[in-house]
Amino acid sequence: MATMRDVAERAGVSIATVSFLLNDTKPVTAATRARIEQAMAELGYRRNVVARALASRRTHIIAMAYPALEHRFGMSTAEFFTSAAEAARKEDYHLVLWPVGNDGVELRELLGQGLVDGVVLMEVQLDDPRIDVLQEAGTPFALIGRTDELDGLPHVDIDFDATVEDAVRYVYEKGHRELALISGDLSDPRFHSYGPWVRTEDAYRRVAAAYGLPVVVVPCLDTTQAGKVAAERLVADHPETTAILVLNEYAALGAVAGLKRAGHDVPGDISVLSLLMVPETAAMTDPELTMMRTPGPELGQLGTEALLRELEGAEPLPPQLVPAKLNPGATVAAPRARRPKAGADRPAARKARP
Amino acid sequence: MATMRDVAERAGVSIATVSFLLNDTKPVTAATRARIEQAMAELGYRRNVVARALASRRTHIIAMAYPALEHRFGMSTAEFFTSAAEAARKEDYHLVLWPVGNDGVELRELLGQGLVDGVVLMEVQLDDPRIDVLQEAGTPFALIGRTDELDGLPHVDIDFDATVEDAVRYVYEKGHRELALISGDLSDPRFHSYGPWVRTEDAYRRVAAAYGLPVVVVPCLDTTQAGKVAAERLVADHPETTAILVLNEYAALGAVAGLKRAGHDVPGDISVLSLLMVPETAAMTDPELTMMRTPGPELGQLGTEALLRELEGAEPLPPQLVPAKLNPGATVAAPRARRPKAGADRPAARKARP
DNA sequence: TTTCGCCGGTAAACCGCTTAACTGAGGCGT
DNA sequence: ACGCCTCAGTTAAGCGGTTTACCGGCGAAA
Repeated sequence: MATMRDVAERAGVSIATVSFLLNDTKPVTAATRARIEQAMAELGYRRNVVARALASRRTHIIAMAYPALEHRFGMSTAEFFTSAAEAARKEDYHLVLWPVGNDGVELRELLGQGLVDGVVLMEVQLDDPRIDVLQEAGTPFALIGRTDELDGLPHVDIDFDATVEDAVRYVYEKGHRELALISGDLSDPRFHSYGPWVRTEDAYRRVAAAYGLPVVVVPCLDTTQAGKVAAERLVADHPETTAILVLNEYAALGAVAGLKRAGHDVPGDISVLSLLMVPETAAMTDPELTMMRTPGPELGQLGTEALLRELEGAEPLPPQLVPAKLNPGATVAAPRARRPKAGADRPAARKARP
Repeated sequence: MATMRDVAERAGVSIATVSFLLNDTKPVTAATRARIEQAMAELGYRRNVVARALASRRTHIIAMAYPALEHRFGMSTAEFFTSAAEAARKEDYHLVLWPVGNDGVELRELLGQGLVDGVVLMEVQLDDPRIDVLQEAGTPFALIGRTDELDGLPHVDIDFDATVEDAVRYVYEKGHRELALISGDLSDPRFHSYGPWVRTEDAYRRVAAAYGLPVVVVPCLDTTQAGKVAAERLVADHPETTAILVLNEYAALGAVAGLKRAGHDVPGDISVLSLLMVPETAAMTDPELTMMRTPGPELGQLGTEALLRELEGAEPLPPQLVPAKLNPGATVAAPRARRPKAGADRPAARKARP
């Protein structure tokens, strides 16, 4: 492979000049520029990114830290990752995936190697130890997600409030008054501080209260199996329910299956709306799931952009909250007209978090 | 961050000695080793991978080239990628994802940068231009997939013959005699040379012939929608069919949905078996799909291993073909006893590729 | 005792590029 | 005509390691 020295010799200039031209860091006359460019073309020169990285202390590589042990790498994650990779490449950066634990120890190890200029943090917890690690190491980073304190950390995230509000309004306007949420399982120690679950549940409680709706929340992990069980339990415990919102992607699929298995027609008997999902997954059920589409492509891109801005010393990207948008399918319909139960305009069933 | 020079000074040795110890490339007495190791511990030293890369001409980074435009990055791909990333990290390598076109031009560009030591190629075509690019660049690589000619290229792949044979035997032994395959759509120019589809279809034709079965093959892209349509068409054209094998993951989901929509009970009227799938996806249908599980984790790991062997100059890993293993679900049952049609012990319907 | 080879260790030349400091040739005001 | 500034280029010192050539000392062989 041709080196910069070769190019410089061939063009009859010093290698510094070549470097200046390549990086556009110092003016070069049209004549020399032409000579250098020709030399590069003739030699098929391509600058060595490793040498560049060493000399400039910028590798132009960023990492996405993904806690693969704690969180499944599913379709949504794939969207985040690929869109981030593309955004990075557009700015002449490489993206590597770091499947590291969310306690930060592996992350610290990797940061020490000096391979990356910055890190995009996925699956952020409300109090995330990885952030301390990054700050200690002095490595720039951006969050896809948010911590507890809305300190000035650069981040982008789903707008859970808007998403939940839109979702509730949608089913409300269809006529539903007996809703329930199949949420994340915050009692699982791995997730008790997992932002999306906490925020969605909080938002739901708020919105439900605002709409004067009962608050029925069933915890559930993000697996099809868990979704089935949760749905079956839900309709058993709260037979008055006419519409279910499901937070998790795979749980939503399971919920539909579970309802059908239990003999309920969807959406005839019960409507289902999935809160965070990608279209490919939604298309998997029959009928196709009505869902709020996870803004994975946007967030992957915005998160990367936020990080790159930092790295380039540009105007920082203000934190952005992107709502999941409604993607109508066929699992939400008007509730079947029911005879109101005598003596109770609102069912007794009502759960509240302690 | 502490550098090697710092460590050497503190330990009272030359930096070369530190390097030798670190790389285990020259013997070091126990005493000096101890001193150096203590110095490293005290300083929290971590060797800079970029400097190392430049000096040693080995970056310890490998890329997975994935034609993201042509192929969707789905659950199976995610499995390949994450298992490859883990295998790489185990050997102290980093894995980057390169979503490049499958024509090789972007790949050439990236290779020129000298960022990676080697490449794992995904979604290999029977005649894949990227291979020429890699060979020209002199970059070591391994294939997950195979080209047409079984030249000595290091590769791992799905054992389509065994997979199809196992699948057919399974439904055959359940009593089915009227099978059909919902295959890939080889008429689509993007896929006419796509290994898995070509090989599966070939294998199916062979196996079906060996079992004396009619050969019914319906082309279909890998989307839920296409799967629905294909299944509906299939049962319309070939009502005698009692069992369907579906090559593609999402198409399989669609097929089940399509059959149900058309009023067929699965598996009561028709059995469905998916040929390449991950369990998460299979759990999404109701009843749960019977499927052959894509050996994604194994292949991702083996492919990476094959590449790393090359890079380390170790005994090359012999090409491996891994079959997808049967993962029983609930969509394959014995065929319902039917009155044989008068005057035809075998239906006329039979398609063959030109 | 001399010599040879081995062994732990050192010095220094890179690896290919970036960048701060410097040079030298105009152009310009006075 | 002189000094001064500007501007395109050059020189050379790193960046933090790897690796080759070399060196002194010591034990074993002669």
